[in-house]
Amino acid sequence: MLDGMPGIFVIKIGVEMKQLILIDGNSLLFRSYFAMRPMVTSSGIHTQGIFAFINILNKIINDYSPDYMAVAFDMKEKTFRHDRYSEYKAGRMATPIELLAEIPLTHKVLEAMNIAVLEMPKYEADDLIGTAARRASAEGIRTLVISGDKDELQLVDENVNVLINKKGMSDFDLYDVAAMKDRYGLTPTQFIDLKGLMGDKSDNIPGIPGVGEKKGLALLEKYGSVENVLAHADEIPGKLGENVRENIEQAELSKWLATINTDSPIEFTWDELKFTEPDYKALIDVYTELEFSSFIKKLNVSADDNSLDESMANSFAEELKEIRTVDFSEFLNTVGTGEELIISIETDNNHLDVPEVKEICLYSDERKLFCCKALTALDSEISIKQLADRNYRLTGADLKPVVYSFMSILESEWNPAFDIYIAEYLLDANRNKYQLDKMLLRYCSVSIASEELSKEEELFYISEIRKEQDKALADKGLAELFYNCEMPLVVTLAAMEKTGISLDAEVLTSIGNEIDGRISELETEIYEEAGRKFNINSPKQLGIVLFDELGIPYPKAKSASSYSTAADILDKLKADYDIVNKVLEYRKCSKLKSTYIDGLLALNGSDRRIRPHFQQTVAATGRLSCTEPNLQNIPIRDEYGREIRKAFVTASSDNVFTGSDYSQIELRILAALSGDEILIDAFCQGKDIHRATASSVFDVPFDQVTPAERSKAKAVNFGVVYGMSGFGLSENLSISRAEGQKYINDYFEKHTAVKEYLDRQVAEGEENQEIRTYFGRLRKIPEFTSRKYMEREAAKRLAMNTPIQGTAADIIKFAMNSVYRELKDRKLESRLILQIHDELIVEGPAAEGDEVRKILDECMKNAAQLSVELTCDIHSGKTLYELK
DNA sequence: GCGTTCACG
DNA sequence: ACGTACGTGAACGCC
Repeated sequence: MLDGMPGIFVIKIGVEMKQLILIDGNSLLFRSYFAMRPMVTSSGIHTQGIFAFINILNKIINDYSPDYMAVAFDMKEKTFRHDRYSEYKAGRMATPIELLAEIPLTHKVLEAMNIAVLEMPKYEADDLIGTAARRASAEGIRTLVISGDKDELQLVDENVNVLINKKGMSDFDLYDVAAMKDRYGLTPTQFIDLKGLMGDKSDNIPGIPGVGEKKGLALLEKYGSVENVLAHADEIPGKLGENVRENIEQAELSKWLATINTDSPIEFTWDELKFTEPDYKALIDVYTELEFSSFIKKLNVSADDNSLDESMANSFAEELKEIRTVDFSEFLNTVGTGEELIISIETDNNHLDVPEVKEICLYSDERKLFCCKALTALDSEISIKQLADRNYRLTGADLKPVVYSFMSILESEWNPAFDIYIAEYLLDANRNKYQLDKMLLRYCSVSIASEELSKEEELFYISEIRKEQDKALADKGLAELFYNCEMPLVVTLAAMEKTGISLDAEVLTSIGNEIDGRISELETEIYEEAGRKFNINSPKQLGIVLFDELGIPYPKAKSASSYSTAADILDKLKADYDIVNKVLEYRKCSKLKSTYIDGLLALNGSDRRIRPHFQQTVAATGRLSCTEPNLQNIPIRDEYGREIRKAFVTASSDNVFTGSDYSQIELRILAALSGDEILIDAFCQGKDIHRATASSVFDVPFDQVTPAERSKAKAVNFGVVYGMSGFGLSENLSISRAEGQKYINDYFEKHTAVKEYLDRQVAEGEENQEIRTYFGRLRKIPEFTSRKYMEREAAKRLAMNTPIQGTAADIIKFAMNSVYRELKDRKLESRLILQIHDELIVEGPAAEGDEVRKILDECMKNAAQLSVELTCDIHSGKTLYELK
């Protein structure tokens, strides 16, 4: 490397002194922290201290370009000062947990910056700085000490200056010998004497009672040092003299405590302290973790003047140069059947009609080949057929639309091998938006906006990201779930979306008209009772009308300034106030009209079918979600709303829907994972689980459980799965808090295995800040380290709920894949169309009905082998309404 | 763009 | 002393 470099001659003029910068890490970080507004990353890490700290560090480096640099930290242990005076620094306010958590992160940043850290048990940062400064001074190195408080001023000499940071911002006061004389009239060492006399509240150094800054300075002006003050104690008149004479030892101790040890046994070499280039890759990693994109950008600005990790950038540049761009047919001729390739397409994937694929870009990493082909309506099918014939293994960023488009144009096997967004979702399910540029940073240390990438670069980087994720998935034990569940599911979901479901617009319209009529009736009546017109849909206006104008007593303690008009509040009032009842009905009606009638009609396709989008990377527990429209929340609980389901019809009169839902899957999972004998027994005997719970919790014989007891037990069962509190249960059941708590206590007394299981989940969550489902799906729970009680409690509930909800999600995903395969292998016309968390719906010819029922039942039951059997309830019908 | 409300599991 | 049950998406009002 050196050999090839052009000769650079540095001409030194005169005697150039090297410069060392020593930073008091604790003091600067603390200042930074309290100077900033709170900053939290999306994963819950508090970063305001470290953010300001880095800002200051960058400014210092810019301003001084030091030759050597080190940051000193205090350690947690007691110091040698405590050995002599145990009260040292006693009574200090506890450091916020968020700030403490920033210290290791600061170390991480410093390590990435290649800046030395000085730390030593029993010694404070001050001592290490003092020692290093003296050593530097002796060897002719100039030192600049940077701190947030003035204790270090005593170190100032002709070779040592001190910068005192003001308020955590990039604003400093520089102290040299002259400046000290100017401002305080003291020599640096006299600063120690001053502290010896007046003490220091924040360090709990006693000093001499009655001596503050004023009297201390006066004494020093006259006598020069603590020792001399004490020697002349007899001369000092009045109360002051008395205090001095009575506190001689304390004054000596105070001075000793205030004296920075400049001879601590810390070991370092100047070589170790040499200020060099950062480790850019590591630094970008930490910055990415901390979501400091502005700092990453700044690193890139300096890339122009040659300081970015060149080897990284160069190796990508080299690889990119190797790639040959060829035309589509040459690509297909060169890349053989079944090979891996990266794919990206451009399409109008709106699900309303057959999508149009406008462009296909392909990249083979193995062969370093790239091609991009614009498609016309005429040749798209031919091109897609050519692709299908070669059965390539596809990698991409969001492959479902690719599979969807290709399937819609050409029925064929498609083979999505690796979707980098889904991989990222498994690695961290908490983000619900995955962006290429973020991942580029994380995995490749490349900071480019994705719009600025050429297609060729985009596909190349997808390939690079994939390689890294592949390792990460294996590392975290997520590979199995990824390759055997999530990737096959891409095809299953694409096929479901492609099939869609028929909507009878006439049925919807006529229900809509009926609702409209009811809405205007209610409107008139509500305005009449209110005495005026207002917007019933505005919670704010409604609150004023009900609770201010009509004077209805607000049934809840007023916490915020505005009233809540949520259904659970209004429910308590509906018996006494007719208008409240009408408002509730109005709400129901307008919800149905706007969301389900108008909303669904707007999305009806040209073939009268609706095609939802199943989202595979959104729900943190591993569930799917469904959008445009959300077909997972079509009304069913209310008889009135349920009518909407009559509009979801089979495509022809020959077809039927077959729906199969898991019976109590979450409670079965709880039983299996906890090993609770009572629960397991109940399920083995096919008992009604809520009745069984009522029987054990309320201690009544199984067949004497009243409906009221059963419904309470049902709420308790839900509560257990959610990680309930006494309060939550009592709210839900409208009972007293004590009673709610009693139910919980009784439940756990009878179901100790459940209690122990839930405790284990919480303990595991607390230990790792993450939790897994039975099949290994991971959910990070950073809230465990929050300083807020409420957030830590919420974290516990996630640790209890996620393994249950998530395991159920895993299981039904397995089931979906096998249902899909089974229908396909048996060459049936029936198609999976919907998943509603614990339920699968298939549509197909009535003649296939029996076989489909069997397939659903088998695939769902056998999706997982737990110690508790899984069972399903199956229904058929011509509309979703009949599926009950 | 955010909070509220309500539809589902 | 505090605030409290898990996971979603859509529509609406309000700023």
